[in-house]
Amino acid sequence: MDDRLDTIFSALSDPTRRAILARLANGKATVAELADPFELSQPAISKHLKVLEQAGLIRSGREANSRPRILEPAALKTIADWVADYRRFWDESFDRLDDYLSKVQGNEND
Amino acid sequence: MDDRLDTIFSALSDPTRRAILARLANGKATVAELADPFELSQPAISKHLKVLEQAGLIRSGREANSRPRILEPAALKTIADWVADYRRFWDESFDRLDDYLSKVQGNEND
DNA sequence: TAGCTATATAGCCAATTAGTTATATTCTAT
DNA sequence: ATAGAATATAACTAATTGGCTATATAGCTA
Repeated sequence: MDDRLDTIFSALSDPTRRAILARLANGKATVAELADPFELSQPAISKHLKVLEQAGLIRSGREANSRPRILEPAALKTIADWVADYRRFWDESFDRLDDYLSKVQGNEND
Repeated sequence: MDDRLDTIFSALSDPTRRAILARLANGKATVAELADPFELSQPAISKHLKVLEQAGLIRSGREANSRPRILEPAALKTIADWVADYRRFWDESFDRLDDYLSKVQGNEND
């Protein structure tokens, strides 16, 4: 699991890659579409996509001639879960609120 | 802000540095204390601490002969806020729940 | 089959990183 | 003032990274 965190955090440490994720939050996109906003070569974008895919942040599809990418949320949740362990340090009401929510959420999901 | 995210994510991509943060979650610690669990040289630890400090994840104190480090939660919150934008992708009930919580939390804080 | 489009891979280079050992700095205590 | 303890900095090295250009691969279309 430590390895997975390494890879995910590392993938997220690049602004180009985060921008690609943000784009994919609007739905799947081809490599060409993802490359368009940047002044980088196509191979550079392909490399970034490979890094994102190896981190499990995106997946590749197959559609006619192109290989559209889609967001893979699980890896992002891994990060969210990791950072949530520190939430009490910035959110003083965390403990009270967290207890409360676990009950509330149970009801909500019925 | 993009720069800050780069630096924070990059700092978090190393398991030694995450372990140091986990240790600091239990309270302040000296460099020697932080170095103790690892088979790394003291300068290596000092380097990791510098990376964490430049990312704003920790701060250095001053106490007699030593320079104890403490956790700095704001940088972690920055990450939590960033990843929260993607929460709807893994948590289907996010929208409903989020609306609900904003009311609940308001009451809680009274 | 030939050519076009979309994407991936290879090979190269410069910058960055994570580690090392050796040394410097800064307090504390004698 | 001197010695020791805690930590930082310097100088070096090997590995990794992010970019490039050139080229290969795969599918579509004529």
